[in-house]
Amino acid sequence: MSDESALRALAASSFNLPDLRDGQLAGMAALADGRDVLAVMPTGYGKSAIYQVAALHLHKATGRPAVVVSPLIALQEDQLDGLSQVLGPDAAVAINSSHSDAEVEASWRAAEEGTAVFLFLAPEQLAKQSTVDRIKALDITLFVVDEAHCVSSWGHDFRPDYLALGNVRAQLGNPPVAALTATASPPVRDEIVERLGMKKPLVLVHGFDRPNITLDVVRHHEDKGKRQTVLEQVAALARNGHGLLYAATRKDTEKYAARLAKEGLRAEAYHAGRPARDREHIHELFLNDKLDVVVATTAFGMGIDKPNVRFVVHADIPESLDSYYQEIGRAGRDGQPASAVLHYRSEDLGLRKFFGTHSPDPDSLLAILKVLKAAHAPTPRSSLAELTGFKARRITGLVNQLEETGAVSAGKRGVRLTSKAKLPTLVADAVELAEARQRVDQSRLTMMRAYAETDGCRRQFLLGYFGEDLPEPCGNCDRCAEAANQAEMRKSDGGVPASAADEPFPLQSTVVHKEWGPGLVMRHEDDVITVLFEQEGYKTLSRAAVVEHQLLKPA
DNA sequence: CGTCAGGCCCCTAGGGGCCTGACGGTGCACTAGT
Repeated sequence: MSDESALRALAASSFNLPDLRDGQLAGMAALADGRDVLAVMPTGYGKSAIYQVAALHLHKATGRPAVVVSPLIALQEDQLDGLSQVLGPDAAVAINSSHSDAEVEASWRAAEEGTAVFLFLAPEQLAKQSTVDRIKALDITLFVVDEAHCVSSWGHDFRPDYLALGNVRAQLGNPPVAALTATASPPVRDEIVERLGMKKPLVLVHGFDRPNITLDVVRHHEDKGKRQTVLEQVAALARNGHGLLYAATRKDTEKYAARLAKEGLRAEAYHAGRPARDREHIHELFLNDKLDVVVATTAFGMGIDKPNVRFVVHADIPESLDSYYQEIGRAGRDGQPASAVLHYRSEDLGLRKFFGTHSPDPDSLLAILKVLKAAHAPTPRSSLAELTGFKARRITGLVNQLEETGAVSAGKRGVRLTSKAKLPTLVADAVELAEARQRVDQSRLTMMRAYAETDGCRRQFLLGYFGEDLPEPCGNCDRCAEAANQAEMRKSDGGVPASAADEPFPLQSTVVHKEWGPGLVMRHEDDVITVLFEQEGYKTLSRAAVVEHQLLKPA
C-alpha cells in the first residue's frame, strides 16, 4: 500500500498532521482509490483532513482540482484562509456572490490552469448550467459535500438546490464523493447516501460519545418559571466559563441577552436578523473569550470550533435530536467537563410543529405541470419561471417535489414531463410525498420529546438514536443521578420507597380521562402525573387536581 | 400550536382582564437604488 504511506507522508508534511486518528487514513485511502466516503465525526475530530489530504494527493498526480460544496460563504472563506496559509495563496479558491466578477474569473482560471487544488462553492451556484458545464471541463478529482446533513435538513424546502447535488454529480461524470457531517442518525445517513447517488460508500463513524458533557433536562410547567430558571442557571454556569444559550425565536434571544446583561454578564443576542457586521463581531468576541454567553437561534454554530465552551443551555426544545446533538456538541471540545441542559415544556413543541409544517401547494404544482405538458420539450428553469410567474427558487422547490415522485425529470437542457399519468394524479402524488415528509419531521420531533421525557439514562437514549449502543447507564446525566439518589434512599429506608405503594395510578397502568380518553401512566414527579394518551400524546396533570376532581379513572 | 401586543371594556380613572389577529428559523444569489 504505497498510497497509504504517501498519504501519511503528505498529511505530515503538508498539513502538519503526523498522527492520524481512527478512520482518517482509511477515508483518505478510499477517496484516493476512487471510493465514496461518508464521514460522521464531530467538529474538531479532523474530518476535513480526510478530503484535503486526498485532494492534494490526487492534485499532485493529475493537476486537477476537487470541488467542495459548503453551505455558508463565511465557512468557505474560513477554509480558504486556512488552506492558503498551508498550501499557498491560489491553492484554494471560492466562487460565490461575495466576490466580484473579476475575482470569480480569476478563481476559475486558477482551477483551469491547475494551480487550485480546491474549488469551494455553495449548492446554489450549481443550479446554473453554465457553472456545471465549466466544472465538468475541469474533470474534478473529488466531489466533496461538507455539512452533508444539510442535504436532508435543508434540501426539501429551505435550500432546495441541495437536493439537486446528486444530479449535478452525475452530470460531472460521477466523481468520487466525500460527504462530511458532524451529526447524522442512521436514517439521515441513508438519505445522504441516496441523494448524492453514493455507491457502496465507506461509512466512517467516530467520536460520537462525548462522556465529558453532562446531560440534564429540566421540566417546566409555566413559561414564566422556565424563563426565570433559565436565567438563574445561565448566570450560575457562566461563573465557571463561557457558553451558549439557544432560544427558539429572535425576540427571545434579545430578551434573554438583555436580562443577562443586566445581571452583569457579557451577553449578546445572535440571530439572522442582525446585521452581518454585528454577527461577525459577536462571533469574534466569543472565540476570543470576550463574551460570557451568546444567546442565539439556530443561526449560531456551524463551523464554530472553540475548545473551551463550558455549557450549552437550551431554553426551548430543538426540532430533532440530530440538531440537539450538534448544538450540544459545541461544548467541551477540550475534553474538560461541560454541561448540556435542556429546559423543556411540552407547550414548546407547538412552535416546532409550526416550523415543521410545509403545506404542499397543489395549485402551483399543477401550474408547472401544465406548462411542461404544453411544451413537449425540455424547458429550462428560467423559462418555467417566466411562464408561471414564480421565482426561480420556488421553481427549484416545486420541480424537486415533482422529480421525486417521478412526474418530471430535470436534465441538462431543462425539465421535462416524463410520466404519462393525468396531471391531477401527479399533483396528488407530490402532495402525498410532502405530507409523508411532514409526518417524518413530526416523528423526529417525537423522538426529541421522548428524550426529554425519558426515565432512563439520557446518554443511552441519545446514542441509541444514533445507532450506537452504550451498555451501561452513563452516570453523568440527571436520570442517572436520580437513580443513584433513589437507590441511596432505599438503602437508608431499608425497604421499598413509600410513594409506590400508596400511589393511586401506578406506572404503566391504564387510565381513562373523560376528555382525552384512554392513556398510559408514564411518570410520577413531585406533584405531577404524566400520562401518554392514545389520541393526545403526553399530558401532565397536577396530582392535586387529579385527586380533587377525579380526572382519571383506572381502566 | 403558543405567545405577544394592541385594542377594548370594565368599573368607576388607572390598572386588570379578556379577546383577537399577527407572528414565529436556518442562507444563498440577484437586483435596484443610493
